[in-house]
Amino acid sequence: MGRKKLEIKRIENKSSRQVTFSKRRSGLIEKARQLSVLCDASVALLVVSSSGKLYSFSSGDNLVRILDRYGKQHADDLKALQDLQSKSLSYGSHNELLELVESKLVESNVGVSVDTLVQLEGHLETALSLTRARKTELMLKLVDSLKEKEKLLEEENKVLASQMEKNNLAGAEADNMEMSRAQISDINLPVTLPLLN
Amino acid sequence: MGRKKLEIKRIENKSSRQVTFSKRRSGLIEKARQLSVLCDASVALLVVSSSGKLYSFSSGDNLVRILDRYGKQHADDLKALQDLQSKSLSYGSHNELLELVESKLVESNVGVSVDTLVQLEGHLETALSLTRARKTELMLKLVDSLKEKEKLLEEENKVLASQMEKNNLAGAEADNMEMSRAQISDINLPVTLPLLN
DNA sequence: AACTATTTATAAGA
DNA sequence: TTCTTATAAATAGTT
Repeated sequence: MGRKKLEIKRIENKSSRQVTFSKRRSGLIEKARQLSVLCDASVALLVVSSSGKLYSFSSGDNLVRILDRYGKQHADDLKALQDLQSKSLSYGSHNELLELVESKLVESNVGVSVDTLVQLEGHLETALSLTRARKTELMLKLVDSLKEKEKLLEEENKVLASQMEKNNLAGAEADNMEMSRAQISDINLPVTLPLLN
Repeated sequence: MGRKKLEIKRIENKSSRQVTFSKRRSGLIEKARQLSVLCDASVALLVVSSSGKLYSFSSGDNLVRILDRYGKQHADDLKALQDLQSKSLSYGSHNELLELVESKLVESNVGVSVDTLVQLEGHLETALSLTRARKTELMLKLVDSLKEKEKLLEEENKVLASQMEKNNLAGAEADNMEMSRAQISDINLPVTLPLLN
């Protein structure tokens, strides 16, 4: 609806893309508002520019309050995540979490405060963080054991090298190197840890 | 944009409200699509009719995949979950998950069926699994690099051992072992991978 | 679902 | 950015 028909594909020129974004974004939000008013519908609209800025519209008080938290949420998210991860809170099983989520959702369907939803969001973050933390712990153990093995191999190398030197300087009867080899191969690592659950 | 100018207030006549809802809803969704394509923006749009039916649009594969599965049943979710888990699909940021969850909560707060809530439960499982999968992928890479290093060290051992044997059998002028040592120490692994995010 | 008279949105230009 | 304006698009009322 302008001087020329515009093909619907990514606008390559950066500045006209920016201008079009600005115009169409406000147009879209206005349309969303009109739809919600005219037809008594609930509408939530989120627009994030390629540069990361957030714009939103939502009908109804609850929607507004929740959606408008998006901006702040976005920024605070990383910090909150790190905090949660550093404390190793005990938390129930995955199933327990899902049960919690479900019960909260049932409540919210009946009509519960925004605060409750905020709490649920927090629980999900916690659960996610703890899940990550547990996985990390397991894999760090694996990594540690591999490093341990590496260390032993390096020591073996040193022993072998120094023995070679000795043999070169002295005579020629070195034979106890086979023992250290056997010791090394005793280290059997749990290479098939449950990595994929 | 019609035969008459329409005041923006609730349309009282039920059937024309229904018709207008249908027309404007599809128009709005198309506009949302265009904005996302033209300006390379992320857009999520949720519309709930006064009778409770949900319509949505979202740009980006991740959101689309999850949101557009709306109509399907919980039974499909588990299968989908397994599929997603076996393929190590890339998944958006933690924030994206939270946005999705929040969107779903917004919907449920507005008044949506229990089925929808059950679906959300499935979606959370999916999101959790994908998060796990990404972490696993990263750590498997670390493990692989450590195993690689281990392998090289073992080969070095073999070389040293066989050289010792040669030296013992033959004379006493072995000295090129220092070279293989130097080669090994060139392998610098990224031991400080981002394990804790 | 179509049609079409109008209104609205907006592309390009200033 | 903001405004202007020619033109494309959306849609209200009609069939």
